[in-house]
Amino acid sequence: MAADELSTVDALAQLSFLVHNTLERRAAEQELSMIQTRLLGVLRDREPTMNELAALLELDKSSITGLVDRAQRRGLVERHPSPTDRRAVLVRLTATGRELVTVAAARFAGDVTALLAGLSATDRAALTRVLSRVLVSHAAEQGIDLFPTA
Amino acid sequence: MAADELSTVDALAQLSFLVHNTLERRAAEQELSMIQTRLLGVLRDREPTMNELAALLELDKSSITGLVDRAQRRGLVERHPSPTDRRAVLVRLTATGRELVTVAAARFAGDVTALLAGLSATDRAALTRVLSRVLVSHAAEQGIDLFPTA
DNA sequence: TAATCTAGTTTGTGTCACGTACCAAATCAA
DNA sequence: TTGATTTGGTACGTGACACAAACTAGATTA
Repeated sequence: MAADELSTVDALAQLSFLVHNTLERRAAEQELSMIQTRLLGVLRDREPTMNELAALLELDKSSITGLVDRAQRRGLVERHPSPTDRRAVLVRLTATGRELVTVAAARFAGDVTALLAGLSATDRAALTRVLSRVLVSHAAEQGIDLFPTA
Repeated sequence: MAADELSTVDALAQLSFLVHNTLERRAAEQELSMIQTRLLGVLRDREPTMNELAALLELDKSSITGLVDRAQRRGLVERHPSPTDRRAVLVRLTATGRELVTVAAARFAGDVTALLAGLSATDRAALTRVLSRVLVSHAAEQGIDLFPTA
């Protein structure tokens, strides 16, 4: 290892905290916690039941109740009855909620782009290629195909 | 962008969550929360006051009181009076605390190594080089030298 | 010495996690 | 069809953790 390089483990750990904190900061600008942000994030292209939300966010269903309660109180999401199952409740973004998550996501993307601004085009391409390889093979091990042909 | 590659922003975000979750899982094996783990982590090579801890972890000092309380109740850290300031309290790891954080850190390092196992030596070296460059230049922008000559 | 900082704790509020208990609707079995 | 079970969701209690404000004791300095 070169004297001016971090170990790979340290580098990945530090990068993880850096990206995580960046996202947290952008979320906080919209008065969103990390978990609220994840909630709004998954709702961008879905309208799940409470139960499905629990699976998506890997939380207990009783945690989802409070999470959705607080978001609903702020007018970010709304509950409405499932047309097919009278026990079930569907959750979807309101216009306000969509606005918030869109702004936060755009700013976060800008942060990441800025973080990589110092890299040469070659290095950036190499980074993307290697990271994609890592993520795709990790996803495959979990039985998830990141690029479904559907 | 190639059809089987994620965008750079997505790749970094996903990787960040993956690494973060890995660390969280290893911490949970020792019944440690993320923040408890960070506490034990910084105590590995320091014996700070409560106030210094607040700065290191970027938390309010009133949050530190409870954090150290809970860790102390579990026998992971201990408080002892500062020899130079009778108001101040120094916090240090117990043998039990050191054991826990050492095990978690080793397992986490193993996870990261496994995650990168599919890469060629060339790719792994490229990843480390590019990430180090990103982190070092980001730290420099914050006025932090990751490699002090001291 | 009096006025003022500083270190740390206490108290109160809010978010968010979990488990348990519970209700109502849906489904399965006899 | 009835009765039992499963499933979707909520209510409640507990605990970790964040913050702010008020407080105590010790240090500083004017």
